[in-house]
Amino acid sequence: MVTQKPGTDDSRAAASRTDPLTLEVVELIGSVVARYYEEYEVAAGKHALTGAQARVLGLLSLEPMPMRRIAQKLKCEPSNVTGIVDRLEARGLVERRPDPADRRVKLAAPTEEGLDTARSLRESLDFAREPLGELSREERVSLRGLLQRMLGQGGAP
Amino acid sequence: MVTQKPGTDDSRAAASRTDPLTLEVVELIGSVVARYYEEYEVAAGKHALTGAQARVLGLLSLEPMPMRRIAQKLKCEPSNVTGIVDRLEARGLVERRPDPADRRVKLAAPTEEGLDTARSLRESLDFAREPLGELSREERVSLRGLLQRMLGQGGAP
DNA sequence: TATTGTTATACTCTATAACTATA
DNA sequence: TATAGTTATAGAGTATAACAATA
Repeated sequence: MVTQKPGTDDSRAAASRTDPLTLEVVELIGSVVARYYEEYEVAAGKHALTGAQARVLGLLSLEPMPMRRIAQKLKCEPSNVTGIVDRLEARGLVERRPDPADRRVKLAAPTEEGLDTARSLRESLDFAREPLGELSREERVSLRGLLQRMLGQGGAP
Repeated sequence: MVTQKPGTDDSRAAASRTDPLTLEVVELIGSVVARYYEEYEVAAGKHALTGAQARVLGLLSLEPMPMRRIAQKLKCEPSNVTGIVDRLEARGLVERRPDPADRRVKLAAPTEEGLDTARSLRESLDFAREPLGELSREERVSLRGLLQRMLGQGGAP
C-alpha cells in the first residue's frame, strides 16, 4: 500500500489519481455527469415535474411497487416518498392501490396519463442523450466496454 | 465510419435512439452518473457538508469570486448563494471580503481550514472516481477521445 | 413484536419579488 | 437607472422520530 511497484493494482490506482491523462478523463466524466443532470432536469421541467417526481414516475412506469421499495430505489427515507407520490397523485399521474396480499402495503402505480407522461419523458431523455449519435457503431461498442470495465461489470483486465 | 448505408446525421441520430447497442450505452452512462453523484454526496457528507456546500467550497478553493459569479457557476439564483455561503461562513470555511474595485461586490474566499477541507474533499472524490484505475493507459486515452466526441470537444467525426 | 405507511418537525436548496447600497 | 447582494416568502426534497394499522 505504501511503496509503489509498477504493475500492482495499488500502484496503478495511485498513479491514476495524479497523472494528467487520468485527471483529464475525470474532468470529462464530470462534464458528462453535469450535462446529463442538467438535461434531465430540463426534460422533467418541460412536463412540470421535479427531478424526484420524474424519477419516481419513470420507475413506476416500468412496474408498480410498494412505497417502501420506491424509497429503496431512490436511496431515501420512506417518509419522503409519501410527499412525492402525494404530488404525483394530485396531478393524476399516479394512484395508490391496496396490495391484496398484505393490507399494510400500498402499491403505487401510474395512471394512463402517467404512462403517457413517462413515455414522453423517456423520449425527451433519449433525445437529451443524443450526443451518442456523434459516435460510430464501433466507437459505441468501444465505449460500452470501457464503461462496463469502469463499473466493474466487464471481464478481468 | 458509419456502418449503415444512409449516412446522414439525421438518420444516424434517429437510429441511435432505438438500436439496442445505443440503449445499452445510455443505460451505462446513467449508471456512471448515478454512481458519481452518490459518491459525491457521500464524500461531502463525510465532511458534514451538503452537495451544494461542497460544490461552492470546491469552486472557491480554485479562485475567490463574487457571490454573483458563484450563482452563475451553480446555475442558480444569486439569492440562494447567500444562504449557502452563510452556512460555510458560520462553519469557518469561507469568508466574505470587500472588493476594492467595487464596493457593491463581496468576494467569497476560503479560509485556511476551508482550503484544507476542499483539498481533503477533492482527494475523497478522486478516490471515488477510482474505477478509472481499472483501465490501462491506452484505454484511458480511448475513453478520453470518446468522451470528447460526445461533448462536442473533439475533431469532426 | 416487527413492519408499512404516514404524520410532525426541522433543515437545506430552490425561485420569485422586494429591498439596500452602491455604481 | 442599473447592478450586487440581501431579505422575505413559499414550495420541494431530505432525515429523524413518533404513530396507527396490520402482520
